[in-house]
Amino acid sequence: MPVNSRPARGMRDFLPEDVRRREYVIAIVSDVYQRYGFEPLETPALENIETLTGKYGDEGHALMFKVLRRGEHEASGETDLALRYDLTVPLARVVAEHRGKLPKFFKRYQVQPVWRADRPARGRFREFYQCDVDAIGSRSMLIETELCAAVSDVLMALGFRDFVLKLNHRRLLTGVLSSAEIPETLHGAALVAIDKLDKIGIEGVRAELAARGIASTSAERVLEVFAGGLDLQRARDVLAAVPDALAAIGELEDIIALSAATSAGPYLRFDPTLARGLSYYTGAIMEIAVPDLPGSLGGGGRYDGLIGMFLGEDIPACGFSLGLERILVVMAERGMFPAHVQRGVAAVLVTLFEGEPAEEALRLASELRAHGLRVELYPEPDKLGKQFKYAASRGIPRVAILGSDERARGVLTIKDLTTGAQTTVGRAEAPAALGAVDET
RNA sequence: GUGGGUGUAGCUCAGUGGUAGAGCGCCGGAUUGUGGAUCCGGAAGUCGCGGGUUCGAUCCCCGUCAUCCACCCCA
Repeated sequence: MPVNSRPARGMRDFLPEDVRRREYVIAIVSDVYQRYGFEPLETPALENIETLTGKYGDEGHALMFKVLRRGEHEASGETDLALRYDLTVPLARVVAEHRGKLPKFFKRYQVQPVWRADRPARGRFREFYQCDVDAIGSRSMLIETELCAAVSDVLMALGFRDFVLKLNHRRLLTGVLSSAEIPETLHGAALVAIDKLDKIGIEGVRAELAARGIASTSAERVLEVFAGGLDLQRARDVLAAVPDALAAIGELEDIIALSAATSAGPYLRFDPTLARGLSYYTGAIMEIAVPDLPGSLGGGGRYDGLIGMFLGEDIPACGFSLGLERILVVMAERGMFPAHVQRGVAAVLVTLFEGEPAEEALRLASELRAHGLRVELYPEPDKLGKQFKYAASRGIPRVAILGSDERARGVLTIKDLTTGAQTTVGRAEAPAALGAVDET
Protein backbone atom coordinates (compact mmCIF):
# COMPACT_ATOMS: atom_id res chain seq x y z
CA MET A 1 0.00 0.00 0.00
CA PRO A 2 1.75 3.21 -1.12
CA VAL A 3 2.06 5.90 1.48
CA ASN A 4 0.96 9.46 0.69
CA SER A 5 3.93 11.21 -0.90
CA ARG A 6 2.89 14.78 -0.26
CA PRO A 7 5.02 16.92 2.00
CA ALA A 8 3.46 17.94 5.31
CA ARG A 9 0.90 20.72 5.17
CA GLY A 10 2.42 24.09 4.37
CA MET A 11 5.83 22.52 3.65
CA ARG A 12 7.35 22.21 0.18
CA ASP A 13 9.88 20.25 -1.80
CA PHE A 14 12.13 22.44 -3.92
CA LEU A 15 12.84 20.94 -7.33
CA PRO A 16 16.01 21.99 -9.19
CA GLU A 17 14.49 25.03 -10.85
CA ASP A 18 12.99 26.15 -7.53
CA VAL A 19 16.38 25.84 -5.87
CA ARG A 20 18.10 27.78 -8.65
CA ARG A 21 15.61 30.62 -8.23
CA ARG A 22 15.97 30.64 -4.47
CA GLU A 23 19.75 30.60 -4.67
CA TYR A 24 19.71 33.42 -7.19
CA VAL A 25 17.73 35.67 -4.84
CA ILE A 26 19.68 34.63 -1.75
CA ALA A 27 22.98 35.37 -3.52
CA ILE A 28 21.86 38.92 -4.31
CA VAL A 29 20.54 39.46 -0.80
CA SER A 30 23.78 38.23 0.78
CA ASP A 31 25.95 40.20 -1.61
CA VAL A 32 24.16 43.48 -0.93
CA TYR A 33 24.16 42.96 2.82
CA GLN A 34 27.87 42.16 2.81
CA ARG A 35 28.52 45.41 0.99
CA TYR A 36 27.04 47.20 3.98
CA GLY A 37 29.37 45.36 6.35
CA PHE A 38 26.88 42.81 7.65
CA GLU A 39 28.30 39.42 8.63
CA PRO A 40 26.60 36.02 8.37
CA LEU A 41 25.04 34.22 11.33
CA GLU A 42 23.23 30.92 11.71
CA THR A 43 21.28 29.65 14.70
CA PRO A 44 19.59 26.33 15.53
CA ALA A 45 16.18 25.37 14.16
CA LEU A 46 15.03 24.53 17.69
CA GLU A 47 15.11 26.86 20.64
CA ASN A 48 14.24 26.26 24.26
CA ILE A 49 10.61 27.15 24.54
CA GLU A 50 11.17 29.79 27.21
CA THR A 51 13.48 31.61 24.77
CA LEU A 52 10.54 32.21 22.47
CA THR A 53 7.61 32.68 24.85
CA GLY A 54 6.42 36.17 25.60
CA LYS A 55 8.12 37.74 22.59
CA TYR A 56 5.51 37.63 19.88
CA GLY A 57 2.19 38.33 21.56
CA ASP A 58 -0.67 35.86 22.04
CA GLU A 59 -1.35 35.37 18.36
CA GLY A 60 2.27 34.61 17.63
CA HIS A 61 2.53 32.20 20.50
CA ALA A 62 -0.44 30.23 19.21
CA LEU A 63 1.31 29.75 15.86
CA MET A 64 4.48 28.33 17.34
CA PHE A 65 5.44 24.73 16.48
CA LYS A 66 6.16 23.19 19.85
CA VAL A 67 8.10 19.99 20.38
CA LEU A 68 7.06 17.34 22.89
CA ARG A 69 9.52 16.30 25.56
CA ARG A 70 11.15 13.05 24.63
CA GLY A 71 11.53 9.72 26.37
CA GLU A 72 9.54 8.91 29.47
CA HIS A 73 8.21 12.48 29.68
CA GLU A 74 6.65 12.35 26.22
CA ALA A 75 3.33 11.04 27.47
CA SER A 76 3.00 14.04 29.79
CA GLY A 77 2.33 16.23 26.74
CA GLU A 78 4.83 18.79 28.01
CA THR A 79 6.82 20.78 25.48
CA ASP A 80 10.31 22.04 26.14
CA LEU A 81 11.47 23.09 22.64
CA ALA A 82 9.96 24.95 19.71
CA LEU A 83 10.92 25.60 16.10
CA ARG A 84 12.16 29.14 15.69
CA TYR A 85 9.39 31.57 14.84
CA ASP A 86 11.58 34.32 13.45
CA LEU A 87 15.27 35.21 13.26
CA THR A 88 15.16 38.26 15.51
CA VAL A 89 14.58 36.59 18.86
CA PRO A 90 17.35 34.01 18.27
CA LEU A 91 19.62 36.93 17.38
CA ALA A 92 18.77 38.64 20.64
CA ARG A 93 19.62 35.41 22.48
CA VAL A 94 22.93 35.13 20.59
CA VAL A 95 23.86 38.70 21.47
CA ALA A 96 23.13 38.08 25.13
CA GLU A 97 25.03 34.78 25.11
CA HIS A 98 28.13 35.86 23.15
CA ARG A 99 28.27 39.52 23.98
CA GLY A 100 31.97 39.54 24.83
CA LYS A 101 32.95 38.04 21.47
CA LEU A 102 30.91 40.40 19.34
CA PRO A 103 31.98 43.82 18.09
CA LYS A 104 30.64 47.01 19.64
CA PHE A 105 28.31 47.43 16.69
CA PHE A 106 27.27 43.94 15.68
CA LYS A 107 25.85 43.87 12.17
CA ARG A 108 24.61 40.51 11.00
CA TYR A 109 22.53 39.04 8.22
CA GLN A 110 20.85 35.65 8.41
CA VAL A 111 19.00 33.64 5.77
CA GLN A 112 17.31 30.62 7.31
CA PRO A 113 13.90 28.98 7.50
CA VAL A 114 11.41 29.77 10.24
CA TRP A 115 8.21 27.91 11.08
CA ARG A 116 4.71 29.07 11.86
CA ALA A 117 1.61 26.90 12.24
CA ASP A 118 -0.40 29.33 10.15
CA ARG A 119 -2.95 28.38 7.56
CA PRO A 120 -1.18 28.21 4.18
CA ALA A 121 -2.17 30.69 1.45
CA ARG A 122 -0.57 32.35 -1.55
CA GLY A 123 2.92 33.37 -0.51
CA ARG A 124 2.31 31.98 2.96
CA PHE A 125 3.78 28.70 4.12
CA ARG A 126 4.40 26.92 7.39
CA GLU A 127 8.10 26.66 6.65
CA PHE A 128 9.54 29.73 4.98
CA TYR A 129 12.80 31.60 4.65
CA GLN A 130 13.45 35.00 6.05
CA CYS A 131 16.40 37.17 5.08
CA ASP A 132 17.16 39.28 8.12
CA VAL A 133 19.60 42.12 8.62
CA ASP A 134 20.06 43.66 12.02
CA ALA A 135 22.41 46.13 13.61
CA ILE A 136 23.00 45.88 17.35
CA GLY A 137 24.41 48.50 19.68
CA SER A 138 23.45 51.89 18.35
CA ARG A 139 20.50 54.23 18.84
CA SER A 140 21.49 56.36 15.88
CA MET A 141 18.94 56.90 13.14
CA LEU A 142 21.76 56.16 10.73
CA ILE A 143 20.98 52.52 11.50
CA GLU A 144 17.38 52.80 10.30
CA THR A 145 18.58 54.81 7.32
CA GLU A 146 21.17 52.26 6.25
CA LEU A 147 18.80 49.35 6.75
CA CYS A 148 16.26 51.01 4.49
CA ALA A 149 18.99 51.69 1.95
CA ALA A 150 20.24 48.08 2.04
CA VAL A 151 16.74 46.70 1.58
CA SER A 152 16.10 49.10 -1.28
CA ASP A 153 19.37 48.06 -2.90
CA VAL A 154 18.34 44.40 -2.67
CA LEU A 155 14.95 45.02 -4.23
CA MET A 156 16.42 47.16 -7.00
CA ALA A 157 19.10 44.56 -7.72
CA LEU A 158 16.31 42.00 -8.10
CA GLY A 159 14.53 44.28 -10.55
CA PHE A 160 11.82 45.88 -8.38
CA ARG A 161 11.01 49.52 -9.03
CA ASP A 162 7.46 49.85 -7.75
CA PHE A 163 7.80 49.09 -4.05
CA VAL A 164 6.99 51.43 -1.21
CA LEU A 165 8.95 51.46 2.02
CA LYS A 166 6.36 52.40 4.57
CA LEU A 167 7.65 54.07 7.71
CA ASN A 168 6.02 54.73 11.06
CA HIS A 169 6.89 54.79 14.74
CA ARG A 170 5.57 52.75 17.63
CA ARG A 171 5.72 55.65 20.07
CA LEU A 172 3.84 57.91 17.67
CA LEU A 173 1.08 55.32 17.60
CA THR A 174 0.99 54.84 21.35
CA GLY A 175 1.02 58.62 21.70
CA VAL A 176 -2.09 58.91 19.59
CA LEU A 177 -3.84 56.09 21.40
CA SER A 178 -2.93 57.35 24.87
CA SER A 179 -4.01 60.90 24.07
CA ALA A 180 -7.32 59.42 22.91
CA GLU A 181 -7.56 57.78 26.34
CA ILE A 182 -7.53 54.26 25.05
CA PRO A 183 -6.27 51.96 27.81
CA GLU A 184 -2.96 50.29 27.07
CA THR A 185 -4.53 46.83 27.11
CA LEU A 186 -6.57 47.81 24.05
CA HIS A 187 -3.71 49.37 22.09
CA GLY A 188 -3.03 46.20 20.14
CA ALA A 189 -6.68 45.80 19.18
CA ALA A 190 -6.93 49.45 18.16
CA LEU A 191 -3.79 49.24 16.02
CA VAL A 192 -5.10 46.24 14.10
CA ALA A 193 -8.19 48.25 13.21
CA ILE A 194 -6.24 51.38 12.25
CA ASP A 195 -3.90 49.31 10.12
CA LYS A 196 -6.84 48.57 7.82
CA LEU A 197 -7.71 52.19 7.12
CA ASP A 198 -6.58 52.15 3.49
CA LYS A 199 -8.43 48.89 2.95
CA ILE A 200 -11.81 49.33 4.63
CA GLY A 201 -12.08 53.10 4.93
CA ILE A 202 -13.10 55.33 7.81
CA GLU A 203 -16.51 53.76 8.33
CA GLY A 204 -14.95 50.31 8.37
CA VAL A 205 -12.39 51.31 10.95
CA ARG A 206 -15.06 53.00 13.07
CA ALA A 207 -17.07 49.76 13.11
CA GLU A 208 -13.96 47.72 13.77
CA LEU A 209 -12.91 49.90 16.69
CA ALA A 210 -16.36 49.58 18.21
CA ALA A 211 -16.30 45.82 17.73
CA ARG A 212 -12.99 45.69 19.53
CA GLY A 213 -14.38 47.42 22.58
CA ILE A 214 -12.97 50.91 22.05
CA ALA A 215 -15.15 53.67 23.56
CA SER A 216 -16.77 55.75 20.82
CA THR A 217 -15.36 59.04 22.16
CA SER A 218 -11.86 57.56 21.97
CA ALA A 219 -12.53 56.10 18.55
CA GLU A 220 -13.63 59.49 17.20
CA ARG A 221 -10.48 61.14 18.48
CA VAL A 222 -8.33 58.50 16.85
CA LEU A 223 -10.20 58.75 13.56
CA GLU A 224 -9.89 62.52 13.66
CA VAL A 225 -6.11 62.15 13.81
CA PHE A 226 -5.77 59.52 11.11
CA ALA A 227 -8.61 60.32 8.78
CA GLY A 228 -7.43 63.50 7.19
CA GLY A 229 -4.20 62.14 5.72
CA LEU A 230 -1.83 62.69 8.60
CA ASP A 231 1.56 64.02 7.57
CA LEU A 232 4.44 64.60 9.95
CA GLN A 233 3.79 68.33 10.14
CA ARG A 234 0.18 67.83 11.15
CA ALA A 235 1.22 65.07 13.54
CA ARG A 236 3.40 67.62 15.35
CA ASP A 237 0.40 69.91 15.82
CA VAL A 238 -2.01 67.21 16.85
CA LEU A 239 0.40 65.60 19.31
CA ALA A 240 1.97 68.78 20.64
CA ALA A 241 1.02 67.76 24.18
CA VAL A 242 2.62 64.31 23.98
CA PRO A 243 6.41 64.69 24.33
CA ASP A 244 7.11 61.05 23.60
CA ALA A 245 5.25 61.25 20.30
CA LEU A 246 7.10 64.44 19.38
CA ALA A 247 10.40 62.65 19.92
CA ALA A 248 9.19 59.84 17.68
CA ILE A 249 8.22 62.32 14.98
CA GLY A 250 11.68 63.83 15.23
CA GLU A 251 13.23 60.42 14.64
CA LEU A 252 11.07 59.83 11.58
CA GLU A 253 12.04 63.22 10.21
CA ASP A 254 15.69 62.34 10.70
CA ILE A 255 15.33 59.02 8.89
CA ILE A 256 13.53 60.65 5.96
CA ALA A 257 16.01 63.51 5.73
CA LEU A 258 19.03 61.21 5.90
CA SER A 259 17.52 58.80 3.38
CA ALA A 260 17.54 61.47 0.73
CA ALA A 261 21.26 60.66 0.46
CA THR A 262 20.59 56.93 -0.12
CA SER A 263 18.88 54.66 -2.61
CA ALA A 264 15.89 54.36 -0.26
CA GLY A 265 14.98 58.04 -0.66
CA PRO A 266 12.50 57.72 -3.54
CA TYR A 267 10.77 54.71 -1.97
CA LEU A 268 10.37 55.84 1.63
CA ARG A 269 6.96 57.09 2.71
CA PHE A 270 5.56 57.95 6.10
CA ASP A 271 2.43 55.89 6.74
CA PRO A 272 0.75 56.70 10.05
CA THR A 273 -1.50 53.64 9.87
CA LEU A 274 1.34 51.12 9.62
CA ALA A 275 1.20 49.06 12.83
CA ARG A 276 2.97 45.64 12.59
CA GLY A 277 2.01 42.76 14.79
CA LEU A 278 5.14 41.75 16.66
CA SER A 279 5.09 43.08 20.16
CA TYR A 280 8.82 43.70 20.62
CA TYR A 281 9.12 46.84 18.49
CA THR A 282 9.84 50.02 20.41
CA GLY A 283 10.74 52.67 17.81
CA ALA A 284 10.63 53.14 14.08
CA ILE A 285 8.80 50.43 12.15
CA MET A 286 9.06 49.70 8.43
CA GLU A 287 7.28 47.57 5.90
CA ILE A 288 7.61 46.94 2.15
CA ALA A 289 4.51 47.00 -0.02
CA VAL A 290 4.16 46.08 -3.69
CA PRO A 291 0.93 46.56 -5.61
CA ASP A 292 0.33 42.92 -6.53
CA LEU A 293 0.54 41.43 -3.05
CA PRO A 294 -1.96 42.11 -0.27
CA GLY A 295 0.60 41.26 2.40
CA SER A 296 4.09 42.67 2.65
CA LEU A 297 7.41 41.69 1.09
CA GLY A 298 9.12 42.30 4.40
CA GLY A 299 9.24 44.48 7.44
CA GLY A 300 11.27 45.55 10.38
CA GLY A 301 11.87 48.05 13.09
CA ARG A 302 13.67 49.03 16.21
CA TYR A 303 13.49 46.82 19.30
CA ASP A 304 15.57 48.35 22.04
CA GLY A 305 14.11 46.18 24.81
CA LEU A 306 14.33 42.66 23.39
CA ILE A 307 17.96 41.82 24.14
CA GLY A 308 17.42 43.05 27.69
CA MET A 309 14.91 40.22 28.17
CA PHE A 310 17.88 37.84 27.89
CA LEU A 311 20.64 40.00 29.31
CA GLY A 312 18.96 42.04 32.00
CA GLU A 313 20.46 45.13 30.42
CA ASP A 314 18.99 46.84 27.40
CA ILE A 315 21.04 46.98 24.22
CA PRO A 316 19.61 49.00 21.32
CA ALA A 317 18.85 47.06 18.16
CA CYS A 318 17.15 47.54 14.86
CA GLY A 319 16.54 45.18 11.97
CA PHE A 320 14.74 44.32 8.81
CA SER A 321 13.38 41.06 7.49
CA LEU A 322 12.74 40.22 3.85
CA GLY A 323 10.31 37.40 3.10
CA LEU A 324 12.05 35.22 0.54
CA GLU A 325 8.86 33.34 -0.39
CA ARG A 326 6.90 36.52 -1.02
CA ILE A 327 9.68 37.90 -3.19
CA LEU A 328 9.80 34.64 -5.16
CA VAL A 329 6.03 34.57 -5.66
CA VAL A 330 5.97 38.07 -7.10
CA MET A 331 9.12 37.55 -9.20
CA ALA A 332 7.72 34.32 -10.64
CA GLU A 333 4.39 35.93 -11.51
CA ARG A 334 6.11 38.88 -13.15
CA GLY A 335 8.73 36.74 -14.92
CA MET A 336 11.60 38.60 -13.31
CA PHE A 337 14.20 35.82 -13.36
CA PRO A 338 17.05 36.14 -15.84
CA ALA A 339 17.41 33.40 -18.44
CA HIS A 340 20.46 31.80 -16.86
CA VAL A 341 18.45 31.02 -13.74
CA GLN A 342 15.87 29.09 -15.77
CA ARG A 343 18.34 27.13 -17.86
CA GLY A 344 19.54 23.65 -17.07
CA VAL A 345 22.87 23.06 -15.45
CA ALA A 346 24.94 21.54 -18.25
CA ALA A 347 26.32 23.48 -21.22
CA VAL A 348 27.27 20.37 -23.18
CA LEU A 349 25.92 16.87 -23.61
CA VAL A 350 28.45 14.22 -24.65
CA THR A 351 26.87 11.42 -26.67
CA LEU A 352 27.28 7.69 -26.28
CA PHE A 353 26.63 5.14 -29.05
CA GLU A 354 25.97 1.43 -29.11
CA GLY A 355 29.16 -0.58 -29.45
CA GLU A 356 31.39 2.41 -28.84
CA PRO A 357 33.87 2.49 -25.97
CA ALA A 358 32.48 4.54 -23.10
CA GLU A 359 36.02 5.36 -22.01
CA GLU A 360 36.37 7.77 -24.95
CA ALA A 361 33.25 9.64 -23.93
CA LEU A 362 34.39 9.74 -20.31
CA ARG A 363 37.76 11.10 -21.36
CA LEU A 364 36.16 13.79 -23.51
CA ALA A 365 33.79 14.79 -20.73
CA SER A 366 36.51 15.12 -18.14
CA GLU A 367 38.71 17.04 -20.57
CA LEU A 368 35.91 19.52 -21.17
CA ARG A 369 35.17 19.76 -17.47
CA ALA A 370 38.84 20.53 -16.83
CA HIS A 371 38.32 23.56 -19.05
CA GLY A 372 35.52 24.75 -16.80
CA LEU A 373 32.60 23.54 -18.88
CA ARG A 374 29.53 21.98 -17.31
CA VAL A 375 29.24 18.66 -19.06
CA GLU A 376 26.62 15.94 -18.85
CA LEU A 377 27.42 12.51 -20.25
CA TYR A 378 24.53 10.55 -21.74
CA PRO A 379 24.57 7.50 -19.47
CA GLU A 380 23.56 4.70 -21.82
CA PRO A 381 24.01 4.02 -25.55
CA ASP A 382 21.09 5.32 -27.57
CA LYS A 383 20.03 6.62 -30.95
CA LEU A 384 21.41 10.03 -31.73
CA GLY A 385 17.92 11.44 -32.12
CA LYS A 386 17.08 10.36 -28.58
CA GLN A 387 20.17 11.99 -27.25
CA PHE A 388 19.34 15.25 -29.04
CA LYS A 389 15.83 15.13 -27.72
CA TYR A 390 17.08 14.59 -24.22
CA ALA A 391 19.51 17.52 -24.48
CA ALA A 392 16.78 19.76 -25.85
CA SER A 393 14.35 18.79 -23.09
CA ARG A 394 17.00 19.52 -20.46
CA GLY A 395 17.83 22.87 -21.99
CA ILE A 396 21.39 21.81 -22.79
CA PRO A 397 22.41 24.05 -25.70
CA ARG A 398 25.19 21.97 -27.32
CA VAL A 399 25.81 18.33 -28.08
CA ALA A 400 29.32 16.94 -28.52
CA ILE A 401 29.10 13.97 -30.88
CA LEU A 402 31.89 11.47 -30.55
CA GLY A 403 31.19 8.45 -32.71
CA SER A 404 33.29 6.07 -34.78
CA ASP A 405 33.66 8.62 -37.63
CA GLU A 406 34.97 11.29 -35.30
CA ARG A 407 37.28 8.91 -33.47
CA ALA A 408 38.75 7.68 -36.73
CA ARG A 409 39.50 11.23 -37.83
CA GLY A 410 40.51 12.52 -34.40
CA VAL A 411 37.79 15.18 -34.44
CA LEU A 412 34.62 16.13 -32.68
CA THR A 413 31.27 17.11 -34.17
CA ILE A 414 29.45 19.86 -32.33
CA LYS A 415 25.77 20.52 -32.82
CA ASP A 416 24.29 23.76 -31.50
CA LEU A 417 20.70 22.97 -30.64
CA THR A 418 19.66 26.59 -30.40
CA THR A 419 20.69 27.40 -33.99
CA GLY A 420 20.81 23.93 -35.53
CA ALA A 421 24.33 24.67 -36.82
CA GLN A 422 26.82 21.82 -36.85
CA THR A 423 30.59 22.04 -37.04
CA THR A 424 33.50 19.65 -36.92
CA VAL A 425 36.63 20.62 -35.03
CA GLY A 426 39.89 18.98 -34.04
CA ARG A 427 39.95 17.54 -30.52
CA ALA A 428 42.37 20.24 -29.36
CA GLU A 429 39.98 23.00 -30.38
CA ALA A 430 36.95 21.30 -28.85
CA PRO A 431 36.86 23.14 -25.50
CA ALA A 432 37.11 26.56 -27.12
CA ALA A 433 34.57 25.62 -29.78
CA LEU A 434 32.17 24.59 -27.03
CA GLY A 435 32.50 27.95 -25.35
CA ALA A 436 35.16 27.26 -22.74
CA VAL A 437 36.98 30.35 -21.53
CA ASP A 438 40.54 29.31 -20.87
CA GLU A 439 41.47 30.39 -17.39
CA THR A 440 45.19 29.67 -17.73
C1' G B 1 -9.51 29.69 13.33
C1' U B 2 -14.40 31.40 10.11
C1' G B 3 -17.04 31.41 5.27
C1' G B 4 -17.10 29.90 0.01
C1' G B 5 -15.11 27.39 -4.61
C1' U B 6 -12.43 23.23 -6.56
C1' G B 7 -10.54 17.94 -6.40
C1' U B 8 -11.40 13.14 -13.19
C1' A B 9 -4.63 10.60 -17.30
C1' G B 10 2.04 13.48 -16.00
C1' C B 11 -0.30 18.81 -16.96
C1' U B 12 -4.77 21.93 -18.24
C1' C B 13 -9.62 20.73 -18.08
C1' A B 14 -14.56 18.54 -20.36
C1' G B 15 -18.39 15.03 -18.92
C1' U B 16 -22.80 11.70 -17.50
C1' G B 17 -27.35 8.12 -11.91
C1' G B 18 -25.97 2.76 -16.30
C1' U B 19 -18.61 -0.22 -18.80
C1' A B 20 -14.29 7.01 -18.67
C1' G B 21 -13.12 11.78 -22.60
C1' A B 22 -10.18 15.92 -25.18
C1' G B 23 -5.90 18.99 -25.79
C1' C B 24 -0.95 19.23 -24.41
C1' G B 25 2.95 16.11 -22.70
C1' C B 26 5.02 11.12 -22.76
C1' C B 27 6.40 6.44 -25.49
C1' G B 28 7.04 3.85 -30.39
C1' G B 29 7.30 4.30 -35.77
C1' A B 30 7.89 7.07 -40.62
C1' U B 31 13.90 8.69 -39.97
C1' U B 32 19.07 1.65 -37.16
C1' G B 33 24.37 9.21 -36.78
C1' U B 34 20.63 14.28 -36.32
C1' G B 35 16.12 17.24 -31.72
C1' G B 36 12.41 21.24 -32.52
C1' A B 37 7.77 20.78 -37.68
C1' U B 38 4.33 17.02 -39.86
C1' C B 39 1.90 12.24 -40.18
C1' C B 40 0.68 7.28 -38.11
C1' G B 41 0.28 4.29 -33.83
C1' G B 42 0.50 3.41 -28.32
C1' A B 43 0.49 3.43 -22.96
C1' A B 44 -1.81 5.50 -19.24
C1' G B 45 -6.89 7.24 -14.40
C1' U B 46 -9.17 2.49 -7.42
C1' C B 47 -12.91 9.92 -11.27
C1' G B 48 -8.90 12.78 -3.59
C1' C B 49 -10.24 9.33 0.61
C1' G B 50 -14.18 7.03 3.91
C1' G B 51 -19.20 6.20 4.67
C1' G B 52 -24.50 6.67 3.14
C1' U B 53 -28.85 6.69 -0.48
C1' U B 54 -29.65 3.45 -4.89
C1' C B 55 -30.60 -2.54 -8.54
C1' G B 56 -26.33 0.49 -9.84
C1' A B 57 -22.56 6.52 -7.63
C1' U B 58 -17.17 9.67 -10.87
C1' C B 59 -22.16 12.24 -10.64
C1' C B 60 -26.78 12.81 -5.17
C1' C B 61 -26.03 13.21 0.56
C1' C B 62 -22.70 13.26 4.98
C1' G B 63 -17.85 13.25 6.78
C1' U B 64 -12.67 13.84 5.93
C1' C B 65 -8.19 15.42 3.60
C1' A B 66 -5.86 18.53 -0.02
C1' U B 67 -5.92 23.02 -2.68
C1' C B 68 -7.57 27.98 -4.06
C1' C B 69 -10.24 32.66 -2.78
C1' A B 70 -12.14 36.08 0.98
C1' C B 71 -11.78 37.21 6.32
C1' C B 72 -8.24 36.90 10.53
C1' C B 73 -3.21 37.37 10.94
C1' C B 74 1.37 37.66 8.81
C1' A B 75 7.15 37.21 5.74
